[in-house]
Amino acid sequence: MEADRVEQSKARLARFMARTNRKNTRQREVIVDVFLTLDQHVSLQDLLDNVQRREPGVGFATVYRTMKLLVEAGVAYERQFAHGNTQYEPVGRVGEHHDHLMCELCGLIIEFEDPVIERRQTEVAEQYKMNITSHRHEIYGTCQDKAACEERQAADASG
Amino acid sequence: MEADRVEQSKARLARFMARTNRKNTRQREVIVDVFLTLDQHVSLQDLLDNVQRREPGVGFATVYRTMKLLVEAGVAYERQFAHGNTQYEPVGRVGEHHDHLMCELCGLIIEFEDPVIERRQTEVAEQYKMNITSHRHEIYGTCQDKAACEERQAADASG
DNA sequence: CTCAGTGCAAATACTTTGCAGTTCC
DNA sequence: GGAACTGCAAAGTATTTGCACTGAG
Repeated sequence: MEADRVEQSKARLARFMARTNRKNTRQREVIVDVFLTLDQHVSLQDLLDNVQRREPGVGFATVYRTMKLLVEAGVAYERQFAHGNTQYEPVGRVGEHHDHLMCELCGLIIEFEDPVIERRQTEVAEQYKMNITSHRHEIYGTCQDKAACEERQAADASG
Repeated sequence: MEADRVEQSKARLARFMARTNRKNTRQREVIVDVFLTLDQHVSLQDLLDNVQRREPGVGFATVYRTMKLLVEAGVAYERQFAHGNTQYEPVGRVGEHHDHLMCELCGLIIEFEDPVIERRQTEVAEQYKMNITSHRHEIYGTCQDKAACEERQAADASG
């Protein structure tokens, strides 16, 4: 459940902080709190705005450095979108270790995890002398069930 | 085959140029030529370097604007990698779906295509009743060859 | 001719870093 | 007290854009 995920990330982060000799500060606490309870990805600016609502005076650089920390600690993902639009999202948010299968028409997103692919990835990485830290795998296509697909498209358009 | 792909892209581009009232210039011709015959993705800077080898004096802005044109015309893909690393690659390049293996430290990008993963993807999609149109698969990690990796990081920092 | 294209250099838009003062342990 | 952290402002990067000049049609 949700709360677990947040707790788990906090625990993981705490271990990381201790291990790497970091200190706890009020600012970080707020940033981490705001960030982990997100159910959306955010840009640094978005995050800063949210944080300042709770703790005015926090600077951009602090949010920036804290997020680098979270990425390093493995509790945040950094994703690059077009035009210098970098966004962060909590690791472990629904669907974490899953790859995605997406319908380009109705927007349906199916999560999957395939052991054959997972294992093969490791082998490929090994072949190229790389150690894997994470991956992202998205398959785009269209639903075979036209009826259901169109129904979802209609629902989408109206909703 | 290769030549076909280049010809097809050129034809498509020509139609686009005519339709949108664009002119042909020596610079564009060189840029398009260099770009389309690539079998790798390139950054604007890489592309500029290659172009200048054949036509010195071409400016960055021209390459920039030409690439936007190619993307609009549908003959180039723009991909965002980490740290403001934008790369372009020809649409319809052999295989079309090349997956990527990336080093998070030095920025090395290796392309791979693995038949096992490719086949398995199709099976997974079938299992979920989807028809695949494309996919994106990126594996992030770090180089096992520390020396080479650090050298690239240094080159990156200085260059 | 005229309007799109070019090269340069300046302006953006983010990201990252240096520093002096502050806080945590 | 000392190392880590913070906020600010300056420095970097990568991308875009304004402009006067050039060249294609």
